[in-house]
Amino acid sequence: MDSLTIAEQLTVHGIKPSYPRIQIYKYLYTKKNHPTVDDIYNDLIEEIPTLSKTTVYNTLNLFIEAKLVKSFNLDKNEKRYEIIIHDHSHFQCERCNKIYDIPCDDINLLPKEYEGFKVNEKQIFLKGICEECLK
Amino acid sequence: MDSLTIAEQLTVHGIKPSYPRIQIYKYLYTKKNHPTVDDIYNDLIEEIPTLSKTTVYNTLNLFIEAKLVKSFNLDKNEKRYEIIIHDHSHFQCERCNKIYDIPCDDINLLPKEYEGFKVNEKQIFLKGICEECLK
DNA sequence: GTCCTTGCAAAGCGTTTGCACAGAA
DNA sequence: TTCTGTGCAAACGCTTTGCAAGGAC
Repeated sequence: MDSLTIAEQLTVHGIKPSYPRIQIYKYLYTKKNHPTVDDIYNDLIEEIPTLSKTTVYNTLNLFIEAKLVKSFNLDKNEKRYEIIIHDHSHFQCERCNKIYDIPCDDINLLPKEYEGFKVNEKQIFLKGICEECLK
Repeated sequence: MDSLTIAEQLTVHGIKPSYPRIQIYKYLYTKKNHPTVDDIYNDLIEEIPTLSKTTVYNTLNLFIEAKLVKSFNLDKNEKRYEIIIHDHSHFQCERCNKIYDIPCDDINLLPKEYEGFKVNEKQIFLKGICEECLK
């Protein structure tokens, strides 16, 4: 967690570090899976018995506004969330459903004809079979 | 539309070419935008006054099963649909919201460490400002 | 006391399902 | 007649909103 505690990290971004917020951030930071709201809720409800999904939604949207977290959609109409780190693609295995983060740092995706376009954000989703499942 | 009519195209894929199905396919084929169900419904309701959204959903899911059409999610929880053609990325302008198709034929997105993975499908979403809006 | 976080309940919205009618073969 | 496409209405699932109670400062 760099040299800052999670609470400090949140404060720096103008977010008051309440207990649920810290736990949700820690969850995203340490698990590094790509959870849905349900995943987060179900995993944290043991530790925070009073937690509600509303709070999970509120908190995630707060994090998104602060650009700490981003959301994306796989094919289902259900958002997934992750801490914003370096650029990477997502590879979802069609067999085991695991989502892999694949580095994709300096790939230029714009052909010459589109040189005039300014890219602020890129998201790459791959589907197929992962190495494990191919064995 | 190649050498086949739309009706023939559907029949080849095992789909009985009813009037709504032909119109929906034609819509996707000729407009080449990336419509939501609402877009399709609102644009076709004039021509097919009895059309229902259920039929749009049914038809699109039928097309997807026949691998004629694919759906994808931008950030909103709302599916967009398009005819399956050659591989391409989507670039959405954050200013005018237009979605551009960007060719991305032979880009290899897997670094060496992931050589063992088999990619069946790739989806690339870019966001930024398009050339028009930058002027 | 004031401000803000939390969480229940309800609403909202995109999508799917149940089912009955109608039209095609 | 049998099969299948269509479309209304209801159900469903994820997300947001309204609002009131409780806590932090």
